[in-house]
Amino acid sequence: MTRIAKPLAPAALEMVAGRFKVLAEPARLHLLNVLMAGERTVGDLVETTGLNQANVSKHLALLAEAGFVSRRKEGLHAWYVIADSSVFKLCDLMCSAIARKLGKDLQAVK
Amino acid sequence: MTRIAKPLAPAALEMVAGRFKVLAEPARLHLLNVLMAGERTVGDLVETTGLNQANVSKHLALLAEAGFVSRRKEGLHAWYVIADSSVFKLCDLMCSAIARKLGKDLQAVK
DNA sequence: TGACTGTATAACTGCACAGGAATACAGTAG
DNA sequence: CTACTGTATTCCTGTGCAGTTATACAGTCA
Repeated sequence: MTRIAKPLAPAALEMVAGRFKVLAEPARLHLLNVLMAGERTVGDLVETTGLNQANVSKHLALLAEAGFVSRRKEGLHAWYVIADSSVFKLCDLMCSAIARKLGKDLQAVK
Repeated sequence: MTRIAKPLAPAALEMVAGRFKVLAEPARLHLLNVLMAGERTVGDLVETTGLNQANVSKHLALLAEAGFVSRRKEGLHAWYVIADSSVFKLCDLMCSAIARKLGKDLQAVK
């Protein structure tokens, strides 16, 4: 369980925390989850997620700023697509961690 | 970039988001970073991080509730230790993602 | 040109939460 | 018992941000 400690500078901690924060919203995870199937327009995402248009735009802006998705304009439409596949691994890891945690909690109860 | 879409239930999204949120604070990442070197008492962590005692206790409580660390009481002292090594992978992944992002931003500027 | 569609951007409100101060609690020592 | 130490918890305050509404902007079509 012990690792070589590589102390991180405050600025680095802020950066990492900031990016985790982008993933720390159900709405944004929902958008990413839909985008995992491929490129979508804002309108598609509004319809699929049930979120209103302004909200979707803002969430996508945050995801894009963090580099998780990228934007492509085509006429009136804006197409968004996953730009960093590490989000898949991040979410998978987190889901596995949750499964382990729930398993422990279950053992503690029964 | 396209994957098989496995739609997640709202409750699942909340869970995943909630755990990302625990990692979305510089102070907690700092604590985890120190704990990567091994088990520490609250006092150790207060001294190492410069955070005040109440803050450290509260952050550790959140980390423990999420299952990232676990607590062991010994006399007056409370020893905390990393309980889920996936935090290492999560942070490594995030750091790599940041490096890629910064590399892209750099290319876009120069 | 003007009307319309898709998207982005204010401006506002409410809430969750980090940080700090004070206090409560548990364990030890005398 | 009392005094003290290490840790947890409560209360308070300020701030960041999600959600909503309204509006602005950009591109298309007549």
